[in-house]
Amino acid sequence: MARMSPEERRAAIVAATRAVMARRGIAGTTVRDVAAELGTSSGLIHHYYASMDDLLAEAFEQAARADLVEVLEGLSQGGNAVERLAIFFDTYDRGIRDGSGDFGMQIWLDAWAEASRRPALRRTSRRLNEEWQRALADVIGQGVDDGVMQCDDPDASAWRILSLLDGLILQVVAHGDVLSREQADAWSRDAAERELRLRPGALSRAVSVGGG
Amino acid sequence: MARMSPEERRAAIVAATRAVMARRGIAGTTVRDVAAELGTSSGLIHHYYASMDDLLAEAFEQAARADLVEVLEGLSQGGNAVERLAIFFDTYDRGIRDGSGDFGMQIWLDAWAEASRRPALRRTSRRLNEEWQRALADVIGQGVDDGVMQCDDPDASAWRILSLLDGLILQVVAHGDVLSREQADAWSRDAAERELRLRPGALSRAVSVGGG
DNA sequence: GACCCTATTGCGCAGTTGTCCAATAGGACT
DNA sequence: AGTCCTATTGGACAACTGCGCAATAGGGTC
Repeated sequence: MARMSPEERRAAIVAATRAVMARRGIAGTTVRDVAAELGTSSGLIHHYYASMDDLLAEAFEQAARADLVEVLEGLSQGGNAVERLAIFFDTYDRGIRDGSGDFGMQIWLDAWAEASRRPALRRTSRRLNEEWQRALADVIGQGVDDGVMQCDDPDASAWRILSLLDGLILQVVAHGDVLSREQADAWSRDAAERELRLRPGALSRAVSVGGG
Repeated sequence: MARMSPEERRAAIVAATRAVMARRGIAGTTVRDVAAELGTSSGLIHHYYASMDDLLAEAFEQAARADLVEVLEGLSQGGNAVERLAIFFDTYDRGIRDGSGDFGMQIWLDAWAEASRRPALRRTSRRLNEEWQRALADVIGQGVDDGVMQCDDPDASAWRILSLLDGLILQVVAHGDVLSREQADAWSRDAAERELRLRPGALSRAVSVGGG
């Protein structure tokens, strides 16, 4: 295949890995699959990535970070705490649950399950998870400071809300037809309103564009 | 190894499979692992189970149902709605999160991740999931009827609480040291109290034995 | 003890997988 | 054109996996 600079090649390898991952899941992504997608030999992959674990972690990191960055950008636009929290949920739903990128929800389940077997993937998954938590806890902290939200421990509330979001992903992916995405979206907002002592509907009403 | 009747042998094979699954996860359970655990040859397993998929599905079903049955038995002892809800959380924590049985939390992640690819496993997983939901919704319905709990939709509240429990399993298993089991246990109760408009501490105080 | 049924063995097979490495080829510079 | 660096090749390798089969051994019955 055509020669590339190391930077270009590494990027191409990760892109191909993401494509295969989206199709076959993390556990089903092999060196040979990536090589075929890339149109090169399998040896080339190991010339740039020491192990398959490293490559999978890198590909997962890039794909997952895209969603996180989208949320962080939304939050950085400012506004009051309730508006920002509504933006958080909106962007989360669009980016992750609707799978706007190359990244289906299934990948999250794979990442969580594989984390126990692949050290690099576990580290990546945990780091991203903590960034999500920090972003959400920040918004909650603002709301508490402004007196529009009530909770004893913004960190704990953020963990609870994130755990619920993860659990809802689970329900939607693994048990499909018993829970629709729309229901999951609405329920997560309801639970957040209750968790933070907001008035019912505060989160869904705060965003008027595009919604219902 | 000692000769056994087909029924005994099948039961022994499933028991050994459950033991290995608890240690290595579903994806990490191989024929040879089970044979070693059982103390027999690997050929014997295939003499009783047509495929490894069948064996894994059977073992998962039995192990998962054991936890559900434990909770159902606890609930059947009666009591008022708050007491029964406390029993639900207690038994859940002990059975699933503490892994008092042979059933590690990792198995749930594996099962959920594999559900999209393995039809038999998906059916089993979804059926059990619905039974969990029904059990919890039943308790909540009782609480609403008795006027000690408030929620618009017991079914939806049950789904939310179960999703949170699933999400917390996720956090504990996949991201280990950022969230302890004790915290997860306490947070799930806090969230349930908020979801059902119980007074704070109602669930943790309802059980005095063993707790703190 | 001889017989027979079958539970059990243990190795072989074909297919994976990740990893490694000597050989090759592409392209920039003299 | 010749030289050299390195990106790339493609197959070998060992360790796996699920699976199948001819051979074996264990324990009842006569």
